[in-house]
Amino acid sequence: MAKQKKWEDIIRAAMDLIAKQGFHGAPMSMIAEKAGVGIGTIYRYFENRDVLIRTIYKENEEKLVAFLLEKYPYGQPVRECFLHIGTGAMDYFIQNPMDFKYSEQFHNSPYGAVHRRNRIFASVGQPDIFMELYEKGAAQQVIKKLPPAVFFNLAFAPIVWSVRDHIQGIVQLDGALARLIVTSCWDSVKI
Amino acid sequence: MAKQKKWEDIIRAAMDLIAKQGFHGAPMSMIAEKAGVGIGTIYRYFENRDVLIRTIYKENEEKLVAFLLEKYPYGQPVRECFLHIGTGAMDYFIQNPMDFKYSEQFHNSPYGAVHRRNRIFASVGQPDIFMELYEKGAAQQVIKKLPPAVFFNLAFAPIVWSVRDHIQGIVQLDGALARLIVTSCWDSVKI
Amino acid sequence: MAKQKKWEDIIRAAMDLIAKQGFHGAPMSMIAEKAGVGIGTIYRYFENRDVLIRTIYKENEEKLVAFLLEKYPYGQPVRECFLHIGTGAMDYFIQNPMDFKYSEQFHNSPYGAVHRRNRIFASVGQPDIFMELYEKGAAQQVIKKLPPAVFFNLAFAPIVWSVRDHIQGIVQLDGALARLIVTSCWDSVKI
Amino acid sequence: MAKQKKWEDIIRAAMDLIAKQGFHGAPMSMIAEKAGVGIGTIYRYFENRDVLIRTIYKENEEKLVAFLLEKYPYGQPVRECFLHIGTGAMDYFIQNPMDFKYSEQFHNSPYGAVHRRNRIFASVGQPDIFMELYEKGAAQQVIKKLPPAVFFNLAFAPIVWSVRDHIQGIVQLDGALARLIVTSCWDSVKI
DNA sequence: GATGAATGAGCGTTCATTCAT
DNA sequence: GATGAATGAACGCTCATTCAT
Repeated sequence: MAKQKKWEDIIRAAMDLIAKQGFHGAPMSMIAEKAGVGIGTIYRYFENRDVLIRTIYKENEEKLVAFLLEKYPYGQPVRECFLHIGTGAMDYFIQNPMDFKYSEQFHNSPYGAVHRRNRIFASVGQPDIFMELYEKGAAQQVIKKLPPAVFFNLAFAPIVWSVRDHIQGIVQLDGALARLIVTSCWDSVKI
Repeated sequence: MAKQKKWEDIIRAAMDLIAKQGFHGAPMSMIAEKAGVGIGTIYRYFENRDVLIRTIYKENEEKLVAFLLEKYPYGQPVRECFLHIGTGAMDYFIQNPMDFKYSEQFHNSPYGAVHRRNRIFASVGQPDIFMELYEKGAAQQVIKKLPPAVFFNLAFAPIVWSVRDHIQGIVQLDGALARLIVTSCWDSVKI
Repeated sequence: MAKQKKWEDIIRAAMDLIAKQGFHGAPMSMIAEKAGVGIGTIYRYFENRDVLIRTIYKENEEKLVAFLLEKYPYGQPVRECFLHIGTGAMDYFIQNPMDFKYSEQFHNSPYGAVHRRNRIFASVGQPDIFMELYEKGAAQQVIKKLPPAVFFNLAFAPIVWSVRDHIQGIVQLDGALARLIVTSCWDSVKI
Repeated sequence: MAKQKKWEDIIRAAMDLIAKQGFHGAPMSMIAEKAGVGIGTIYRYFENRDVLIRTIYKENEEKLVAFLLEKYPYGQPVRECFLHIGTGAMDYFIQNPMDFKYSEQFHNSPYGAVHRRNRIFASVGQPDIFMELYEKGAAQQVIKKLPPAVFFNLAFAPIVWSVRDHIQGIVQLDGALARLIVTSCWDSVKI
């Protein structure tokens, strides 16, 4: 629908600009120009700057969750599921570096304060596959006894940092190295 | 030296403000007021805002390195040294949450872009204990074959994220849990 | 006529909004919404915002004049006519506080500048009952020798201000007090 | 003092602009330009636009009160005092038409809403000469039995409106006519 | 005729930096 | 050396008006 066209143009322009230059480097006027619309037009689609920024984040999150759930190995062993999420997230972000960079900007800003309390994969109305994984792993005693937040950190912090380094050109992640990182994360949480 | 006095006042005021309220919540005028100096005075000690911010970061880094080197177990096995750095860093940041928060603000901002390319422990004119560790571990074949950056991420990302969660009140880190996290990180990099 | 319907809806919506919230609180979009028409539709009926605002004023003025002329005591003594106009205007505005408030907003704004030069009762194509009154009073030497504008001010300024106070709840005007005010005005202009 | 210089420049520029063109016709940028200062400078002297506008009003009010009290006929009959205030106010505003116009703009705006509830001559820390007059007149039974607000309206509304007409060139007020207006106002309130 | 999406000039305000004292 | 008054570019946002449908 033509209606969505400008909405998407604005989202894309804003995401790009914020991902590349941070929130400071993306004033509304610049977003409008890049999106090819008037400044006022942005405010027809988004109540204000904050809403725009939060909407982009939600969109990105939903796309990632959808991607991860697409081929999710339901019913398979905990390790299998863990590797799926880890490698899936790495693949996704490497394919969509703007999404990753935007997410980084978002989380380290006043906007991200609320979200940090939630799990990255927890989305409204959907089962939280990550918490499921944690509970199943704990029940089957295949993972160490850790608070969920710590489990999450051990499992994903190295992945996120490595993706960041890859996008910044500090390391070159290929499939083998990505898999090695994810299995190493597994090594840190498995019993 | 009286000269140093104001220099330190400014550093401390700026670090506190930025740690607590972010870069946005710390305009030069507010820093000056909190430091008890005139606005213009800041510019006598620091060329501009960027220089001030980067100087604070470097200062913090050096203090951390000094702390870690204080009781560094030179000559001990790689694992020993690894655990020293990991638990030391956690202790340090838990004791100095302002330093940690400042660091977080710094890294996720245009200022942090350059520094991300360097290792956190690489400091001018000092031996880089972390790179030493990596090389020794690799030579002795006690750690996996990984690019240094990835090794660093596996080793420290969960620590940093866990400290962040602790400071934000999401988890409660005590000595035992801290040690468990560090040994888990070791599990992920050891062969 | 259907054409008139929307015209009136717009007039009423705009008058209400402006009376209650002032010109600032009545953007065209809000007027359109309250009137139940599209924004663009307003511009089919009124060339622009200024024309709309001036048209409302003229409408209100005509309604007031019509009300005052309805039972006008033609041929009666000057004092009689004076009291009719004074008490009539007070009654009218107390019954129609929106008209009054709109008028107040209008007069104290760039829009009112032109109109202040005209007499409130002077309307195109109608006999100006007020000027008639003034001339008759002067000819019969029952009122002081004053410029018409001053006569008008002595006669009506206290009425307008008192109605304003009444609408704002500062005084409570009943029939007796209203009549007392009007006769007091007469006291100030009579010889 | 040089300090006051810019403060006064800003006050004067803002008052002039607002008096002549209304609040809409006096954006901060225009005030700054007319005052010969940078936009930011205004905010060193006044917290924000509202404070500037209210400060100007208070300044004007104080100047008027001071003028009226200067030769106030303390102890003289009520009528004497009444005439002093009435003719004094007229003289003052005719001499200072910008003050008058500013006051008009102020009173008919959101800013004036609060002030309308107070008497124009009531100022903090000073005896309210007008209320005194009202009470003395009532006690001595030389004025009609009226609510204070109505008394005020009968006494001053014609004066204010006539000054406005004079400033707008609709009438020419000389000393004799001014006095005639004030005595006419007295006629309307005296028993 | 009726609509409302699109526009951008213009608003009030902030704050890093300068420079006369 | 120390100061802080002065600056103005830049920000987020509003709203009267237009014009393609």
